[in-house]
Amino acid sequence: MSRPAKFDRDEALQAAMLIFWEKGYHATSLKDLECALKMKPGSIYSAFCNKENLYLLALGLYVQRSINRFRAHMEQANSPLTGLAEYIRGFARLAPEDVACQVCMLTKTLVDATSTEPKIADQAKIHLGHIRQAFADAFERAKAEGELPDHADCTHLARRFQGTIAALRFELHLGIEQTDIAALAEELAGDVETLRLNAPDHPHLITATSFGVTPT
Amino acid sequence: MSRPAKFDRDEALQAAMLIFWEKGYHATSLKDLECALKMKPGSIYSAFCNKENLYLLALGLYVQRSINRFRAHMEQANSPLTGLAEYIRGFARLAPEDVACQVCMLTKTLVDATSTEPKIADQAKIHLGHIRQAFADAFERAKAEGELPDHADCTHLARRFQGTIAALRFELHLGIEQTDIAALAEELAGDVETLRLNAPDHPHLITATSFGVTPT
DNA sequence: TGAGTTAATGATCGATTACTCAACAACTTT
DNA sequence: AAAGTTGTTGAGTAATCGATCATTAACTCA
Repeated sequence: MSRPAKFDRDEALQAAMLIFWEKGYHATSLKDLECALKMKPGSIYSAFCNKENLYLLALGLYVQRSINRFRAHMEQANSPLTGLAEYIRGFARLAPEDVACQVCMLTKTLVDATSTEPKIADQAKIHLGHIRQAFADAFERAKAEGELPDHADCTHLARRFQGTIAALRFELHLGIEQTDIAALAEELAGDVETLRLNAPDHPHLITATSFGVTPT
Repeated sequence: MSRPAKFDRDEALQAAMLIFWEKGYHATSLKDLECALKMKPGSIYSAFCNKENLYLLALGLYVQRSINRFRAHMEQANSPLTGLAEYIRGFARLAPEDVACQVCMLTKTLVDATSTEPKIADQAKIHLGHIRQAFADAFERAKAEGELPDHADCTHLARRFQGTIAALRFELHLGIEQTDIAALAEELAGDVETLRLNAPDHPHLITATSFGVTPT
């Protein structure tokens, strides 16, 4: 029975995600979406209800992919703490592809939508909490493997980790030199690895020469 | 000769700054501006040319005030490094007034305007550079007063300082608990003070228990 | 093949957008 | 008080906004 849909829903959602990510909610018009999704207005509305709902779906896709990518990255890491540090370094490598996709879409959403689209902002906050939880889980695994002291506050570490990444991505967005970005990422990643207990080459004796800590 | 203007230009610019800061460039309509400035469209256009120009002027006012406030704060500080640390703590205190004004307007501008309003984005980048320079100057003073080692990279420290503040303000924006914000701000401020050389109660021997460094 | 079902279309909707301008008002100067 | 100059006004511009829907096209099943 009936006629099957011609368009690929996942493909369309991905296209929506990319254009929303690039331009933001308010600056993305239906015309933009028509071009990006290669669908006429009627089809968009029958498939996704309205612009707000489409944005929420696109944001969900973004979060799902982000968490999947993080988990996949952590699985192939030598240790949880190494994986977390390496995750930071990764941002310096993906640098110059799309100017607008360097800022986290959730950050952008919150900044863009808080005062005008509370529904979207609330959802973004929930998503950010989930990502933070994925980070916290990784720190918990680090603790379980003896990389962190028992009294370490993993939720707090996750918050700091998330803030660190946001700051790094914002520098990316600002467009500073590739070498500076790499150095900054290296420094931030080093801060994470400095948390490690009993590291043979990273004793607890450290001196602060920059913002974070640099082992001597 | 001629009729004098009825409206107060500074007052109008301040009102524009506040509403732009709250809603962002795209989500602020001329209707919003008419209400906020208490001016009719014709008057707005005769006084400020167009929406983009009004935004640029409002952003300029924001930056001027930000830098003035920072300089004033630093002048009444016991030392440059203490002033910088205290500046961070200050963000935790101003917490819950306006939900939308917790994020730096320049950050918001860059996120909001990069892909659609290059002129505004470029100006925001320039402004951010000026603020960073004000931070760097403060670090230089700290170095001159012997609070930092001679080899300290003040530009780099300023960048980290700016990123730290952005991350803290983003947490404010997320609406975490007042006590958590205070603790986070205290920790971040502590990281700054840990840079101090020859502090009698902060020897160089420190252990990393959180992200930054905590003196033992 | 024809009946039934649903996807796709795009002209069109009213509302809103940034913006303009001719008419008017208010002030200064002569 | 008259002339001259400039600020203020708000109805109105064309364009675009998000969203709709009658119509048509494309498929499945009997």
